[in-house]
Amino acid sequence: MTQEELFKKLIAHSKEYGFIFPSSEIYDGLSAVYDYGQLGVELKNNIKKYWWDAMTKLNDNIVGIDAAIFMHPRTWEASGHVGAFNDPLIDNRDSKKRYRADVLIEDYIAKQDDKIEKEVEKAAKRFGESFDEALFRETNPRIAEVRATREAIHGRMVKALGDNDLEELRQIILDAGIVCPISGTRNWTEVRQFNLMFETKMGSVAEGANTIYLRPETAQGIFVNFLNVQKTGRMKIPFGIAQIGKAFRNEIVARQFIFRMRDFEQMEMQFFVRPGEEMGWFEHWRETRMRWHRAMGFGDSHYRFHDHDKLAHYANAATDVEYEFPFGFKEVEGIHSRTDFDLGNHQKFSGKKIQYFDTETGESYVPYVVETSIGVDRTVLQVLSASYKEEALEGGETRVVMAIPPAIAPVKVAVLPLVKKDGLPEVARRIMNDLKFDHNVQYDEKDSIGKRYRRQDAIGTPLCVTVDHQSLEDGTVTVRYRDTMAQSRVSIAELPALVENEVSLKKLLEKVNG
RNA sequence: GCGGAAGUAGCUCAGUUGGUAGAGCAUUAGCCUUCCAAGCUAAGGGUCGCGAGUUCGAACCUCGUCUUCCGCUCCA
Repeated sequence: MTQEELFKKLIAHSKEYGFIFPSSEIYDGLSAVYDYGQLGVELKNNIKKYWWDAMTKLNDNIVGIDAAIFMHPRTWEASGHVGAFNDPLIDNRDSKKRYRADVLIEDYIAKQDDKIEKEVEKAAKRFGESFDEALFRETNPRIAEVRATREAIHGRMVKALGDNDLEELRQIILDAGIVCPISGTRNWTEVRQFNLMFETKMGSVAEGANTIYLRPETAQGIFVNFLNVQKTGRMKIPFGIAQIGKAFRNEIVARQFIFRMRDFEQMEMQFFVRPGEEMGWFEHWRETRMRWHRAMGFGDSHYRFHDHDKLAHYANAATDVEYEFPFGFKEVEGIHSRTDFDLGNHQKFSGKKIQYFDTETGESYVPYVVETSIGVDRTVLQVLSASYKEEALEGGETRVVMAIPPAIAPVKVAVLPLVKKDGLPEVARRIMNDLKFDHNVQYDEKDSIGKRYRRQDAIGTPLCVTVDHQSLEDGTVTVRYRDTMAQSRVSIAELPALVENEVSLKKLLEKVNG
């Protein structure tokens, strides 16, 4: 089975058993939007709890918040999203490649600069001058010409970007004779602008409604609440604020199942530190977050770091945790050292002082931030794709089993009467009622016992408890383990402790704690 | 967004030269009682992705459209 086939099977399996459905499917679905079904929501909630506990319980200096999706529009000016998320894009029809129009022009300008430099060097050599002398003499008509067009193009680009004039941007590309680096042709489409933020209106139209955005990341809800939490929680630096919530991006290309959705969920933690100490904390969180992933037990070789060479406007260090999906290594989580960019900008845009008085140093400063930002849906996909297994059994049979870590499995225990008579269902119901306060438990009496085991395997239930006639006599039941298919006989009284031991989050959290 | 492929029951698919749909599995009910799925009986379930057009007649031909999958790009 190829990885591609595996991925297709996984998607089909996810739908068939109620993990994930296409959104509004009866209306043909909505592109890149998915719904979580009855099992998917349990899995997702368990993953969120795993993260939340790893942040807020394991660290006494991390607290959580839950900010609104709507925020004041100025937030997104301060964060840079209004600017950075509005890229003018152009396609080359021959190579089918898409470029940022301004980047194409900038590359062109850089090339012209190289050309000028070369010509100047040549002139300097010929006339026995220094580079600077040749540069400023400007009698070489070739240099003057190249420089004039370079300046003209540059000037037009700056103006076009400022005016948001997309037609002019395209005209600049045509006038400069810029060709596609791949196809070498000038067969360009129109320049289009994609605003990655979803807009909506707040207030009635009559009142003069304001455009507001659905947040494209949850982080800003933390930054704008920095002082609220720091002061009311009497937090001392270093400390962190964690948040889980939905974010929305109008992706141009959104595909690969739930890997890139337009409506997605993030788990973000912003850790506030003393300026100058950010790199140590960056390393700390880089390692801690990798431990969190690896603790799930999918195999360390399926993870790697991808350190960024090219940094975003707000960062001075950045790395990704990548997981090896069926479609290759892809980013699941980002760890960024964001400096004081966010808090500093909010201070600037709001006019409110956002500073921390450090009693140790006696200084007042804008804290630096180290961020961990993980996609919930990507983690769900990571768990699903790591867990899906088709096993060959003796006798040429196969079984599909979801080897989901027990602590995050949607259903923890299935209670099964061997037959649905002779009082076995009643005993099974009693066991279920005893366990249901602590765990998600399923009851099933339909079909043969083997078939019921397979059904539970397919949804990743780690434990099956089977009630048989012997149970009536001595109060014992069979516990059947998903991964090994092994069985053991235990007394009903021992069940709560046994189940707790098998499915407890504590084991995972201990590994994260290091 | 551009190019390629696909869309018939919950799933996997069949459906002849155009004559208005079928199988297996699954589901539900009953019987049977068996610790690793596919015993027996019965039932439910499809305006063939959607909309036009051609035709006496369209799942099938034509056009459009939507969705999904595969490449290009970005990102949590």
